[in-house]
Amino acid sequence: MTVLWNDTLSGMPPRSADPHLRERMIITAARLLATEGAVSARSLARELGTSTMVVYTHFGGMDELIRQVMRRGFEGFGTELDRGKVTDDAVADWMTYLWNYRRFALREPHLYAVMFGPGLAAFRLGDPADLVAARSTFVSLLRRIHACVNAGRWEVDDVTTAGEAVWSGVHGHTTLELTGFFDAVGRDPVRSYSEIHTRMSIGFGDDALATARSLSTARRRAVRADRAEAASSR
Amino acid sequence: MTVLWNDTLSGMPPRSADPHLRERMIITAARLLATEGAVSARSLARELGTSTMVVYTHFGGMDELIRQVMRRGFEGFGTELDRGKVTDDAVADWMTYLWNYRRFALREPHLYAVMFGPGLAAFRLGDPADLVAARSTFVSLLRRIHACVNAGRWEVDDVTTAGEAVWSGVHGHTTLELTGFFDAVGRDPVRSYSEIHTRMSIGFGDDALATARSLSTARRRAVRADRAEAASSR
DNA sequence: CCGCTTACATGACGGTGTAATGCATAACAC
DNA sequence: GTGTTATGCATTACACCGTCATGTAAGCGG
Repeated sequence: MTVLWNDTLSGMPPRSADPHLRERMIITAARLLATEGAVSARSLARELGTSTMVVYTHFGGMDELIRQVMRRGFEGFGTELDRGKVTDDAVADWMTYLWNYRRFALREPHLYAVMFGPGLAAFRLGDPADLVAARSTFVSLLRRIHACVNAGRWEVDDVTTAGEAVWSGVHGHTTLELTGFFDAVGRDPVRSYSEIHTRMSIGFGDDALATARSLSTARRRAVRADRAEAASSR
Repeated sequence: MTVLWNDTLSGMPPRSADPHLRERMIITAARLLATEGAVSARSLARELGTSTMVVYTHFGGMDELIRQVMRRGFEGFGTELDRGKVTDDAVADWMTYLWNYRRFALREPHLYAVMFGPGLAAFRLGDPADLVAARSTFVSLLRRIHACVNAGRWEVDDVTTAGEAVWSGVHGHTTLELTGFFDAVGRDPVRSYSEIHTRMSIGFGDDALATARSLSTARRRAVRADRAEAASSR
């Protein structure tokens, strides 16, 4: 039995006819996920001109393949989330992180679903590497929360607990928006997303006026980033 | 072509050999979902001793069947959420609603996934009846928010927006908990869930100490309800 | 050159939802 | 009561899915 897909044991690259097949599979799977909304062993094989069995020789099954796509997703997610610079307005920086979070999820809804959805979630499968990848984006959030505390804007007894509370809010809002709830009831998701930020920030001890100022700053940045993304994709 | 599954047009009950088949299908599907974690046309037919085609004569397809299960789910969800009485501590009542929300989701994880998950969500399919069912549990939340405002504890400019923000938090935390995140990282979900309530309440203008008192009141009620449920299922 | 390892293809198995067809029975017109 | 129609349900089959057993051809160490 081959253990090629266990890349932690076999340090050597596979001596394949196409040494880039493994890489191409992950990229193609990600593309199919983004364009078609789903990846199957057969659609992937059709796209690559191979048989479905390459999935098993290289990954041992579809689950592992999807997890590799998920890891790439977290990498892109991490760079997207860290795009925001550190300024003297820590709360605005924190909010910018959250707007970047939303932008990524709306741009890659299927990838986001694979990363955080049930069934194939990293946490469920329990691979430490996946857990680390997911946590790295989380500590990026904790860093921004810490900055708010250091700036004297917030008082937080446990930063991790605060981060989990914030993450719950943005993740929940994101999934609701992705399922089309706000469209269905004809309401503005930006308004409720801003409400989460505002109430959380005030709840952590910030002045209401200062939070409002930071929100408009972050919104201005987000709108500019949205426009930049729209221009680059055009 | 039969339109039996469109129960809004044909007011008469189906003149079937087993007039309760339709009802039994929904109940059995819900049971399979709760016990096995999944329902298929074949597993349902096996359980009922019928063919898979009864799904099509009665519902036109699996999607409609699952939606019927989802409607029943919202009914049970609504009664669970309205179990809390109205007391003179409006914030505690609001928190009790949120703890009831969590208890239902943890007791019926697969049903919760069907109700709010992607793919088969009510909002996506756009049936007004399903939307009404989902909204009814939402207005139950809005009523409790309104009570907090009336009691002078909160200042909220738009109750619906506030409700969406709160719902995002509890829904996000619930899905994270159901995917096993808190178990995987070894953290306490009750603590972060409480953090959401606390920061939101303070963010809406309540006094920090009053919020803390309401939280412990609501927690006491929740623990009692949890014990009652454990006793009844034993 | 031989033999072993290994990447890949072929075909099949059991699973899914669903469509076409057939049949027996219930409801209806007379 | 009887013939006709409608219909609830079963049977069979199709296309898709992930996965496994088997076969094959190519590369490498000796």
